[in-house]
Amino acid sequence: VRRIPPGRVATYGDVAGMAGRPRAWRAVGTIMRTCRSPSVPCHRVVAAGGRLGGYSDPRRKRQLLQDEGVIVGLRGTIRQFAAIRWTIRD
DNA sequence: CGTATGACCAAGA
DNA sequence: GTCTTGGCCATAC
Repeated sequence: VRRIPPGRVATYGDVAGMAGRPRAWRAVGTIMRTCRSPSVPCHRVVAAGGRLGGYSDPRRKRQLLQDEGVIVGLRGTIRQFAAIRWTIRD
């Protein structure tokens, strides 16, 4: 997750896949919930289909993303999702 | 150890 | 569009 550049996002499924466990997306959510380390930009991990997904404080998640230039619609839809989605291949 | 619970996902109804 | 279902797997208890 730390590899995700600012202004880019990855889905829970993407993270699981990059970790070599394609079916562990649900566990990724568990890990993100547990992880409080500021060095891990867990706000860049979003739900599949370009939706915002959960966070300890959803408003803060939206704020952090917006500060990096990621535009989030009112219903939690991420604009230009396909374009800013990040994977290992970049 | 067994069971429950999600910051999930995709498909159906 | 909404709600439900079955599957998943690391934590929490």
